[in-house]
Amino acid sequence: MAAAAALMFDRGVAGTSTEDVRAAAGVSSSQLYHYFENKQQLVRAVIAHQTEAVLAAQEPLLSRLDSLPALQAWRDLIVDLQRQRHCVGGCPIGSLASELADADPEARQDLAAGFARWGSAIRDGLAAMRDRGELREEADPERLALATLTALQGGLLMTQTSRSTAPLEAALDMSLDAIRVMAPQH
Amino acid sequence: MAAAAALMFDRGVAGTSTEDVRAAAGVSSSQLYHYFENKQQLVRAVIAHQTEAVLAAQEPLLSRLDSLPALQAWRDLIVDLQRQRHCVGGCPIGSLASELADADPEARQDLAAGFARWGSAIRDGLAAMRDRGELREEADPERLALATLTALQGGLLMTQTSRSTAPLEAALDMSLDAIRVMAPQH
DNA sequence: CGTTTTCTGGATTGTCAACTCCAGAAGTCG
DNA sequence: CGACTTCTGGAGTTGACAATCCAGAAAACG
Repeated sequence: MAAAAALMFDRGVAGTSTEDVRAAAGVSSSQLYHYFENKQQLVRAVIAHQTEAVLAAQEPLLSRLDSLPALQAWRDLIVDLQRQRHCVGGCPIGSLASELADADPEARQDLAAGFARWGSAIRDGLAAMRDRGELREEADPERLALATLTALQGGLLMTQTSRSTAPLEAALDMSLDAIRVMAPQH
Repeated sequence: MAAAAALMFDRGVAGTSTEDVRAAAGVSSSQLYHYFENKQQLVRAVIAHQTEAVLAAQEPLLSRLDSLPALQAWRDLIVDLQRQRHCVGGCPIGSLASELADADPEARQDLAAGFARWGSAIRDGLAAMRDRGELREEADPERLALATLTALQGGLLMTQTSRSTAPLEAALDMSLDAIRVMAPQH
């Protein structure tokens, strides 16, 4: 399944055959169909796997996004990660979402749930800041988090297409500015 | 080719066979291969077609995004469009970008060029505002436009996945706020 | 230890995809 | 009108892909 996830990440779901997965994992096709009912179920397992992987890759920062420096560090981590990849490959979840959202309703729900978990992590940090008085009362953590995650997704897509981290940086910096503006001293 | 564009928009490039295109267009396969060297060239033609279609769909607003009300109207147009589609199908360019960026270098460049044209249109409006004194000198039209287009792309992807316009609205509103903040009276 | 269940390798099947071919129709041009 | 080029229909070829099948190897269990 890790083999499937890796292949589907850089060739897409449609571009990855069960034969490719079979070969990469060094198993026979009967094994594949013993553990996964069919390709669709394998894809759903890959979605679950990538969701965990993406969230884990942002730890320990992600669960402590409760200060401006932490947010900045998180932003830098993501930009660096894409730079290391030479802007090849977008977001493991986002790519799957784009390919599967309209084609596979169950996959769409899994992906939406993954995004929701991600967004919640960001929101919780912002909510903690607001509770601590580092953000004004009018600040809406839910909406700010949603806008930030959305900007991140767009940034990863545009970065992948243009082979430059500029869109990712512009979008994330705009998000962080939107959060900074909500600080009391502003 | 319009038939190909429509099919690829709602089934993806990989999910659309030349046979599907053939049938939808009501032509024979020899015609398809007479006018297009192979499927890849057909895809590139579809990219060009969709780029024009997307930019045209935003006119006349897009080429006059030089005031806050115009930007707001443009934002509303896009949100309404997605709502009419019941959040099915993302951005015709963005979807192709996600599917093809890493698989087809030539397609990637075409798509990047499409995004660049789109971004330029937004930037030109912002630059006009700055020249007219409606935005402060420190405002960076290029960067604001890039962040806005990026937020839009993320918004369309997240909206397609979650079947709600909330992410699109949150991201675009954040962009417009970032622009409003650059108005002189702020 | 013997029976039953689970697991595995590898060959196989049926389907569908991209692409080719050729014979003839339609259009072009002197 | 007649030679030539471009265009079109539809059958055909080739390869790849998802999925199946079955015989035998391991494990589990009483």
